[in-house]
Amino acid sequence: MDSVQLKELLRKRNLKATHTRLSLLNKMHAYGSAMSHSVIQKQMQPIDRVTLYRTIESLHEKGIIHKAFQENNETFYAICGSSCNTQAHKHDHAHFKCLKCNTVSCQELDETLKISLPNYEINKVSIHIEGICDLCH
Amino acid sequence: MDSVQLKELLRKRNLKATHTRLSLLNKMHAYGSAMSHSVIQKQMQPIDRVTLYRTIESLHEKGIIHKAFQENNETFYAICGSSCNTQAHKHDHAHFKCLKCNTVSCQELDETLKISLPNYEINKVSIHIEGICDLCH
DNA sequence: AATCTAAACGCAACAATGTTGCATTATAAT
DNA sequence: ATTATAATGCAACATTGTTGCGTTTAGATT
Ligand SMILES: [Mn+2]
Ligand SMILES: [Mn+2]
Ligand SMILES: [Zn+2]
Ligand SMILES: [Zn+2]
Repeated sequence: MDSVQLKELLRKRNLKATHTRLSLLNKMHAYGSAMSHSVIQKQMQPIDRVTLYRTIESLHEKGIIHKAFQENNETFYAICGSSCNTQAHKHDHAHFKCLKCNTVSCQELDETLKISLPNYEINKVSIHIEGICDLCH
Repeated sequence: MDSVQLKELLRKRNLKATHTRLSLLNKMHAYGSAMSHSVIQKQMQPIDRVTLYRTIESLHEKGIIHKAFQENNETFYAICGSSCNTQAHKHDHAHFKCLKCNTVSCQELDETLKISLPNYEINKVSIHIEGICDLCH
């Protein structure tokens, strides 16, 4: 996605196309897998920490990025697909963390998981998988 | 599980049966659902924060409790079943968070999820579900 | 192109969470 | 009872996340 398209996307979601947002989205696209907050911060420096938190929050809120993984106070973020928008995040994919290279990636699953909990209302299901990725195997 | 059994369990896992550990395990048993760190801390006071972190860590390490849920820097812990031990945590159940009462609970699923990622090695799968529980529905 | 306004930014200050080192105390074996 | 080791409490520190506020920027309007 080039700079023009990104600007369009941001404005469509009622966000100003600021340097910070464009820079972050470009880096996330280039990265290939989900980025941890600390990696984002390194790549974005010298940015103010607070501004970064607020930038991430705004993109998250508008369905442009999503939290892919969280462990040991490290949150990983990934770009959302076309199914997400300002109204809601709709992810039916899983998130995989490789224990060797520590990469976190989004994984489309062949079979969609059907969960039945009688008398429960299910709004969201997240699947976290840990193991060894194809490249490290 | 009474105090004598708990002491046995702790010693079987090479942990000393200290007041802190017994107290925490009793509270977790009594609580009925997964406890958040902050709730644990309130119920355990006046305990030193560091001691609490180390107590939780030791019980987690030995397969006596497990992390059931994590979000917004709030970790929820639950007692492990008989399938966990010093060697490994083996959970095939899911974790449910009710968005009304904020309760986190362990849920056995009828169908076991079959995940196939070619050329990946899968060590652990966690399923997080959010919605409204039976009591709040 | 200049003007204007709400959104975004940078900074300071704070709060919460988690970690490390070390002296003291408790557990449980001898 | 004695003793070795594990656990505890405290201080100090590091990391992570939040709030308020004055300044700057995006982008709409004139
Ligand atoms: Mn994803
Ligand atoms: Mn559980
Ligand atoms: Zn890998
Ligand atoms: Zn509920």
